[in-house]
Amino acid sequence: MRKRKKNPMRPTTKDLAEAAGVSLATVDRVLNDRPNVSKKARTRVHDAIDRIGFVRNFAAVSLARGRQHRYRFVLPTAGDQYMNEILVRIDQAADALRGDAVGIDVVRVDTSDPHLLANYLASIETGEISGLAVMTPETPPVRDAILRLQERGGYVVEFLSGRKENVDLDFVGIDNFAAGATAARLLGRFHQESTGSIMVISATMHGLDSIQRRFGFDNVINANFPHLRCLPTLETYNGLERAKTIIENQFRTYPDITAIYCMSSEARLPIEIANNIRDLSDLNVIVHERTPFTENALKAGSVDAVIGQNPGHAVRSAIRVLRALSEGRDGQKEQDKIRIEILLAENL
Amino acid sequence: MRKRKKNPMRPTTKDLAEAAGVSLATVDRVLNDRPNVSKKARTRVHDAIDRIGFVRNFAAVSLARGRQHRYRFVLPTAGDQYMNEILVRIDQAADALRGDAVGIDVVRVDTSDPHLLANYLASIETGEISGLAVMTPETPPVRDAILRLQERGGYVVEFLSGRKENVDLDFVGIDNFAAGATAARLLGRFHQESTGSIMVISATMHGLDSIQRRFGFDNVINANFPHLRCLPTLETYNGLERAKTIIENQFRTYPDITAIYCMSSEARLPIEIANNIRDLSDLNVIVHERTPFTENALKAGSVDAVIGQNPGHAVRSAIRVLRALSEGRDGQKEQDKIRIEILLAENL
DNA sequence: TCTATATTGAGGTACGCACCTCAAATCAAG
DNA sequence: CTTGATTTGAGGTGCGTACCTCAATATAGA
Repeated sequence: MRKRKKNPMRPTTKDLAEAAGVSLATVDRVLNDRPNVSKKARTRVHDAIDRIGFVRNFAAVSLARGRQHRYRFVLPTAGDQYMNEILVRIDQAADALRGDAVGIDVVRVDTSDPHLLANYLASIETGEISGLAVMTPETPPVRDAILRLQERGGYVVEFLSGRKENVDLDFVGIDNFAAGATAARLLGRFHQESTGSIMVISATMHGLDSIQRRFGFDNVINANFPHLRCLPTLETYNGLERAKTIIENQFRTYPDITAIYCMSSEARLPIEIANNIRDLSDLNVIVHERTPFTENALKAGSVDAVIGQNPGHAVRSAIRVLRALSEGRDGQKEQDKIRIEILLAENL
Repeated sequence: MRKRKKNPMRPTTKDLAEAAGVSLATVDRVLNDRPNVSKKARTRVHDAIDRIGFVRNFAAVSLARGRQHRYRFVLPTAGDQYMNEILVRIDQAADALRGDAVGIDVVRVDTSDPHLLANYLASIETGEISGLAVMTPETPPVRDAILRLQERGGYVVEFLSGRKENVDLDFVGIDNFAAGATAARLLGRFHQESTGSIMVISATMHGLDSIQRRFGFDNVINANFPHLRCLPTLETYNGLERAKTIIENQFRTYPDITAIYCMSSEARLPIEIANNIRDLSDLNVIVHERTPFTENALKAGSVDAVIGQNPGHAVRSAIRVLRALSEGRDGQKEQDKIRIEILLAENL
């Protein structure tokens, strides 16, 4: 005699059909945008949806469709600790979604050769992969390959890589102008000396992200902290020897360096080098991305602040966007915006 | 001739039964922890699960169970803009989950009378509500009521309210010691004058959160910035006149005030008052929680930094925890930790 | 009016699992 | 070995939707 069903008994498609005065088949046609439905019928169904507050039961939809969704992250082969964080988060997300008929995998491509990546993208079967999250510098061949993939019906988001202006390509990541500006504001406010030069380091200035960060950084420093001077960007190209040389040189050339801004996502190489030359606790140092290295550096005092884009959020966000595109759920814009995090030793 | 089914065809309970060498009924008994299963059978099934990599299909489970879940947020009647943010986020989350057989509602209780809240908690039918997120100060009657609710089978999380040490009560919110420490570090680093006093304001020091923030704040200031002095906490009790009086008084009594730390989640009242007395752009001001007011104050320069706990994250996190408890999914600890955000004008 | 086409309805199967019943098999204790 | 209790199996139903087929009806054009 116990009630066997859930209390408020939500309306089903059957109720909808009844309320709209049409058959189940027509309701199905409307709900799934099938052809051969009169405008009148469509309207009646939509009205009924509003009237009785019909909401599709996702579980039933998912079960009936029975589709597997496979999303793929395309990441560079290069990378150090931050890349590792990302990989870990992808794994975690994959675990969590396994029960939801969602599969996630990772492919690593040498992005230093744009054609390699372009070829890879061209080779993708849109039937096999429901969506792609691509982390790559912005080169014309890659851009073209992505566009063609989209034309073939593939869903693509740019993942943590510099956002370009034009296209209708979804982007998951932070606003890099703002990130640079945030670093600058923090550095300016932290800076106690009356004057000084700022060493700016990047792996490369080829990526749009570095360019934008630098731009945002300079803007804020020049406008608000005119007693500070931004030095030309040092590009390490991820090479130990090269990094050593140029960093040493700049310290020698500019004895008034009081601060360092490291724009790359992998801060370990340059910061370790700089720390061997100068005691970084005496300098104002700001770097990007939380990694085991930057975390320890924060605690040790050699780094003063970390600007982060949470890799876990970014990964989940990319997946949500791709699901929204390929499964037709509606994306939650608000939730999917990646925040620019500021990390000090106290709020790790 | 097209393939009708998803490619890798994940194993179903039927496959599991076959692999384990038992019947579907036994598999069902094991999966759902039903009684009358021999240890041997249980083991065989679990082994088979690992062996063939069986993962329950959530959609099918949800459909077959057909349960509605109803979660309730219990919030104080008091509150200004931050409370409003929370309410908005709850609405959004409710919308997003409507298709997943999850209902969310809000009940507001006057938490100034602990017995009122305790009575309300006592009146809750654990059958009607699958889980409760409670935002309330920590008083013994409330604590007892929560414990008794748990004994009756109710699931409860503490929501943004001060964490206590002892209980096995899930908590969603930030570490308030760390939040205070973060504010202190930021204030100390921003502070350019060689000495000064810090005005510390709270709505009340009755909540554990304020106490912890104050503690974390003082610790860091005293240890790292001995040239700064933390003044006694001003408690406004959310009263306009009272706030005016005590803030004016303290400005008069301590002419060397160079900074303000506002610990309450609703910063508008005290900061507006202080801004009428002194030009806050000349002071170092740190407040809690992102609201329309604090956002504008950041942009205008009257506030230097905002320490935030993202209400959207908090709401979704609370819901995830409750779902994990009541539906038996496994919670994602990592994702559910609420970060202490630092907001400047640049990273809004 | 007749025809060709567009639209609708009726009814069925399948998705993977929960949950139920009843009978059969196994086990433990006397 | 008997008895009673415990454990197992077989089989069925239903969850809400997608997707399919075929026949029936409505509509438009000539």
